[in-house]
Amino acid sequence: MQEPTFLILTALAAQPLHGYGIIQSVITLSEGEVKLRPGTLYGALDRLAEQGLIEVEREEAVEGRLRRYYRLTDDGASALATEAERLRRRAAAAEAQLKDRAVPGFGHRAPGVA
Amino acid sequence: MQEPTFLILTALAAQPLHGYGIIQSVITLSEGEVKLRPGTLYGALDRLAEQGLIEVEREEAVEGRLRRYYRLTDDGASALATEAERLRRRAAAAEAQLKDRAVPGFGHRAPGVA
DNA sequence: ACGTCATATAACGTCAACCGTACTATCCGG
DNA sequence: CCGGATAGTACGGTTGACGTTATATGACGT
Repeated sequence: MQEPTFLILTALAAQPLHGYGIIQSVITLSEGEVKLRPGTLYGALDRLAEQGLIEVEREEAVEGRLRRYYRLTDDGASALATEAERLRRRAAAAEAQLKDRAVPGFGHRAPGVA
Repeated sequence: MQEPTFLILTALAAQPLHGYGIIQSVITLSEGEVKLRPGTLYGALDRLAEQGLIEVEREEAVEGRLRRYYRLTDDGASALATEAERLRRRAAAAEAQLKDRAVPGFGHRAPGVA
């Protein structure tokens, strides 16, 4: 699962949102790092709905414009939880390996050995 | 950055490895979840070397077979550290949002409000 | 009145990256 | 002699994200 997809699921985890609301939420959640483009968002939304991770909650017509609200399904929630867990383990593994990084000019032994 | 790429950098963080060694290391680091295929590995290796995140440390000929050892550069190490940090924040955001998840049959108020 | 921005979705085409598979080659064990 | 582990190369396919453009309306400024 890619970052944009992960962040869309994250945005929908707390409450149902429509497309544009997801874009705003993702900006907040990613601390401004990720600004979804329409092409990325609606493509991902279609894929996620097909996979059953999200579903259309309702369609609202506000001032002539259609608002389609998406909701995370139970499958989507558990997929997101699994993925979050995976990310934490990957980050921990990387940080552990970096700690073992060979220090230049330091005779190297097995890690953790004095 | 994708998962295979991240795991390759992780594998190289502790010490230089050759292609096949990276495959083995990634299996261990990912607890058996990720088994790199040659196409994925060598493609990623070329890309990472081009970006300056890894470099060839040395080439060894062992019993007629070439072994190319790759090493993480300083740039690569900081890119990996940055990415690990990002993963931890993404995981934390997802878990926080999931905690706010609307419980069906529970009148919902602002999160954290009694 | 007109332009522009924010809201809101759809529909392109493109590209990077990963994936599977097959191929080459050597050494070892059965 | 064959299969499996080791080690790397080559190639084609698919997915998913990306950028851009089009469409539509309301609000705001000039």
